[in-house]
Amino acid sequence: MPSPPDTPDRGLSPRTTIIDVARAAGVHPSTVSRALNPATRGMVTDAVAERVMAAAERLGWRPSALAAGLRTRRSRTIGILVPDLVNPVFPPIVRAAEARFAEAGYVALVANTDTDPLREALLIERMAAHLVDGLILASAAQGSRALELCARWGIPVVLINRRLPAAGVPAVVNDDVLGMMLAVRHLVALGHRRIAHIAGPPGVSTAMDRRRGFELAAAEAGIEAGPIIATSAYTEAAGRHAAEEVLRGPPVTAIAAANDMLCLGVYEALAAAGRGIGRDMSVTGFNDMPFVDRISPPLTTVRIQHAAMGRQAADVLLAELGGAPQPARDIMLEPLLVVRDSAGPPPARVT
Amino acid sequence: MPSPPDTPDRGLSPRTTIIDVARAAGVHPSTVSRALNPATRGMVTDAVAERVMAAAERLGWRPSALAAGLRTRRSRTIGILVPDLVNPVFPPIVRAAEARFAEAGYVALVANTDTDPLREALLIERMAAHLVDGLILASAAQGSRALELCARWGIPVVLINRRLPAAGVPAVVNDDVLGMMLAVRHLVALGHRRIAHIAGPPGVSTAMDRRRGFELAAAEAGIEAGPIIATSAYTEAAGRHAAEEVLRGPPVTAIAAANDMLCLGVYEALAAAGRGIGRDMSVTGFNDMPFVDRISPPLTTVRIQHAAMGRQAADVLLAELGGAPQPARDIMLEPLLVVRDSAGPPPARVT
DNA sequence: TTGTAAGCGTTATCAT
DNA sequence: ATGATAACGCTTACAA
Repeated sequence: MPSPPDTPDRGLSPRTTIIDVARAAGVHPSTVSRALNPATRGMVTDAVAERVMAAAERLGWRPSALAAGLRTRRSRTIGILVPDLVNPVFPPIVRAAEARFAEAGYVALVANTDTDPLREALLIERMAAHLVDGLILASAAQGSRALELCARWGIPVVLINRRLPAAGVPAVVNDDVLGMMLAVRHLVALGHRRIAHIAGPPGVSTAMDRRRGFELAAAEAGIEAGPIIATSAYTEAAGRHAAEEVLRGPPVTAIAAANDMLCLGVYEALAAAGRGIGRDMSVTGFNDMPFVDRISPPLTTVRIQHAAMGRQAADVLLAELGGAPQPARDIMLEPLLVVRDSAGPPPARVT
Repeated sequence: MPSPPDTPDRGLSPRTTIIDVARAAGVHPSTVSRALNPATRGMVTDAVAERVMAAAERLGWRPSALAAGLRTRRSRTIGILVPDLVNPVFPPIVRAAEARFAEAGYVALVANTDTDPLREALLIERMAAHLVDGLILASAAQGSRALELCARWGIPVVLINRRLPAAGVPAVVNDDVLGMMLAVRHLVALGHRRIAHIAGPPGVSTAMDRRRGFELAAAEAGIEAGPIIATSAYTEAAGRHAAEEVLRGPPVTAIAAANDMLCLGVYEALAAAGRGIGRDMSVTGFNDMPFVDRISPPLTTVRIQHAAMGRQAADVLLAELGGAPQPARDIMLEPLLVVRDSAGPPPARVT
């Protein structure tokens, strides 16, 4: 027939396929497939492999991940879901994970959930449609249907940063309990006996664990676990309000906040109240997010191994994809106290 | 036959396909395809559509983007390449672009090039294998083979943040010339007559354009375009070295830096030299990156519309994918001077 | 409006 | 070690 039956032509010359390469190399397409795929190259003679690869190169052949994925049911694609890439906690994690996946030949689909369960579900659905081989979830919050969806579609998941106790999936997180204990121990060592805690939002493991660390450290030091103010979100405004509440309450000499962002608000409230930070009132944060070493005074805080977190999560997922079913346990990363100037000895007792 | 011919079974029940749905709904698979695809739903009776969708829902059918993509040669996937997601400039851009693409039904493959041309080429190749419908490049630097590769494979590209003059592809960038002029005009209005410029690395459009803005503004004000110190990278260390060089040179009362990161180094150098920032020496930055409002003194800088950049780049690419070939022109976004405390009037002349 | 059939590019399972 | 063949799941001219 003179006219082609199907013409989705976009002006592109028709793609070079392994069939073209086969013709050029004088072998069967299956042989080309074997020669071109590093994993099966061993099945063909070196001479043939050479010839095929030369032909492929000459014809400008490129693999079609789509066609291969359709056949193998694996896309060599990983989904990474974060609440908000603009939150400075996530870029280092995502970057490290992406790098690790790239090494292993995977590409990463990244999306922001905006902490919106509907959006999250939609994105997971879409990623499932793209046949992601696995999913990294940094947005885990209690009550999310995410894990349920993944389970339904058989998508392996690794949680990151936040864990979901008893969720049945592996998680790579910071040891938040220990981290907060480090901060409080530091304050205690400086001489503080009355310390307030500004806690994170409910239902989030980082908030719960850090709060527990606060209580444990207080018990350990034999001091009362001072006022604990819960916030509704890890935001500057929430931190400011909480600090104002602390100032209105029973006197304390230090505030251990669950998060650096909260500290920015704490700084504002203290400045407004005329309290010298690190002198009249000590403050510690959590995360060691970028630039908290440049604010005034530089923030004493707990550093999290963000990059290691992303890398390890990727490793766990890759291991699972490699056929080794992963135990649903939490991998804890060691936090590190970073001492700067926002926490000092308590002011001399006026009495 | 008792034994299935092909068993790539991973423990998953065999996927529900439109064929299963067709059987359940009592129609032909092609009808199912039409009913399930929003774009072609109009071709079938409402009643049939209802029936098909109900059956699909009941059977737990999910679309296979791979199969569809293989057929249509479009993956509904966009690649986004950034040098380094940890650089605070990029998250807002990527986030906004991703959001826009998501709205349009696309998913985003995000990767970090690390400013490594080889890595960049590898990633583009891999994205091509995944049949990305388009590419957003934030890593454009002179001498990169990226555009060449994309052109070879017919992948539409939009540059972002940095432009490549005469590259033949659309770019969405900040108006860097104007931005630097705003900064210098501000300094001039404050009374400065001898201003130094710390410029960005060579071959990068932001550096070249901001430098030109500096020169134009100086000419406009009838003052000499003071010492211009070129740096090798937008880093804190480079900024420190450059500032030290400025201090060693002919006296100036202000420094207009090409980038906020450089300013952090400038602050250090000035502090080390005992110069009061904003009093003995004024400083302006560029980008208004996160937290420069929290350093001491808060930085006067030029704000870039990062989010708008990402959104517009996405829009341009989507328009192109929609069939409207885009002109290869630069879309300039309006910068905004943000006045804080790092720039004040020059010190009274001692003479 | 719906059915028919061909094909997207690759890989897995045979058989040789 | 290589060849033949049949899928993978979906879309789309074309026919009815």
